[in-house]
Amino acid sequence: MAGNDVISRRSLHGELVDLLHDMVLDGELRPGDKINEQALCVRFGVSRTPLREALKVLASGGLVILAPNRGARVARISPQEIDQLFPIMGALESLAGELACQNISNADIARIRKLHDQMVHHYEKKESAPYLKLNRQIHEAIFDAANNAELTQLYHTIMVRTHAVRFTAKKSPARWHEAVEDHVKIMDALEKRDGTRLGVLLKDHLRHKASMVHESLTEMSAEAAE
Amino acid sequence: MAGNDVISRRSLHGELVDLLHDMVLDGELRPGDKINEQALCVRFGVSRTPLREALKVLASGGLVILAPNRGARVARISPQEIDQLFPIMGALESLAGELACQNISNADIARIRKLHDQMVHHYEKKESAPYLKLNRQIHEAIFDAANNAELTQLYHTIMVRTHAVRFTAKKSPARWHEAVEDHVKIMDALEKRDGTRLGVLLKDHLRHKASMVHESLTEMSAEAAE
DNA sequence: GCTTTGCATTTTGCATTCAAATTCGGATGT
DNA sequence: ACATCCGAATTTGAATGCAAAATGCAAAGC
Repeated sequence: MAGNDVISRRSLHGELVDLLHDMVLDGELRPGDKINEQALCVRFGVSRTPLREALKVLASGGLVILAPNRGARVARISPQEIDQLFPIMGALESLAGELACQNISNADIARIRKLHDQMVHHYEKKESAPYLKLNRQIHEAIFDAANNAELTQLYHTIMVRTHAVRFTAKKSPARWHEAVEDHVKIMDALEKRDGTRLGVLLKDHLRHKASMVHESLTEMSAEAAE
Repeated sequence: MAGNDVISRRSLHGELVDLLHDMVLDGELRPGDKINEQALCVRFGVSRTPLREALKVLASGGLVILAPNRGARVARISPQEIDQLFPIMGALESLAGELACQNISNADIARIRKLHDQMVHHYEKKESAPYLKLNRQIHEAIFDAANNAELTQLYHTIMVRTHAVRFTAKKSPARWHEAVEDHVKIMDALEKRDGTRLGVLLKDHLRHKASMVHESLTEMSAEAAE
């Protein structure tokens, strides 16, 4: 979707969608935060019209909540939403895995294997940040291999909605181990191009992730008062 | 103090999103049609601002295409998009089927059985319109039983994008027969609450549907010049 | 005859403006 | 002291205004 033609003639509201998007992802705007139109307008040097258009778009994607006459807030994510969204992400990743197995080249498998080995290496050294980065790259690579832009974009919009878990989710050692084990199996199925199995594994992997996040989220919400 | 929603205080742009949505679904706005802002403004008696907001939202959902400085058009659907979207719908319906089997009551199964039998009856009489209506109701009922609002909504937005096929798609007798056979199996799996099998069947069903639409779409685009 | 050029009209993108709703602070009454 | 009410200030929702871009069309050039 980064379709920049030679002459990048993007619209202002489009830029703003990305900008706000990034602000939410970077944690500059936290879930539940009020979004002050005027403040953002002066910050970005635009008028309210395009900003409001961007907010409507983000709201339709579920990233912000618009309360009539009360303005916009960054959406919070509830345990119920986690329960609903993760199975969806599971289904989509599962599909991505199946499709990837149909298309992927040996070179791309080798590339993912490399990412995988590096990731495991970081796991063994308990280096969380580079682990997470490689993890993301692996999943991205699978989606790339699936060669279905609509699928990739859809997955991305949903995943963004779960961004909030980053502020709470902390992998327990057991969960982390589980995740790595999942990935070993995933890598194996991918190398065998066993799409069906890869699909199941990815769905399971997401289910584990959901459990992890759900645990961590309920536990956190217990101690964090509003 | 949360229950003030008795008075539906919807925003204008929200109304317009639905309105335009319906216009596209009803075929009043056909794929490829230019959307004239001013004309719609006078028609709905609103100013351009909320209308434009609505267009941005619809564009983010893929139902309309915005070309910078060139306005909005109702999105066309290409065979490639069909190829990308139908597997996604398949994955989502498959998930819906699996979830439905976990939750569904006997009463709901009986209700769906009734719809199914009616639908088959209409198939035998080759009554296309009531067949399609019952078909839709069955799929809706499965999503309802899945009890995942996010999933239902997501499916709906994607399905809407494929609305265009209504103008071209014509079931061949063979394809129609295939679809009914799929449904017989689907009904069976549902009554046995065999989620895994139902999931596979629904995925297959969508794959068949995709083939059908794809055939019909390429064939039509061959004879229809721009 | 066909394409290209220049200009008027229309359409689009965004800023500004205005009215309605909400929020906040303090005064009032119990 | 506490809750309630009132009004100013802020904030939101939508209409209007205005400049830039695109479109349509007629005349000029090849």
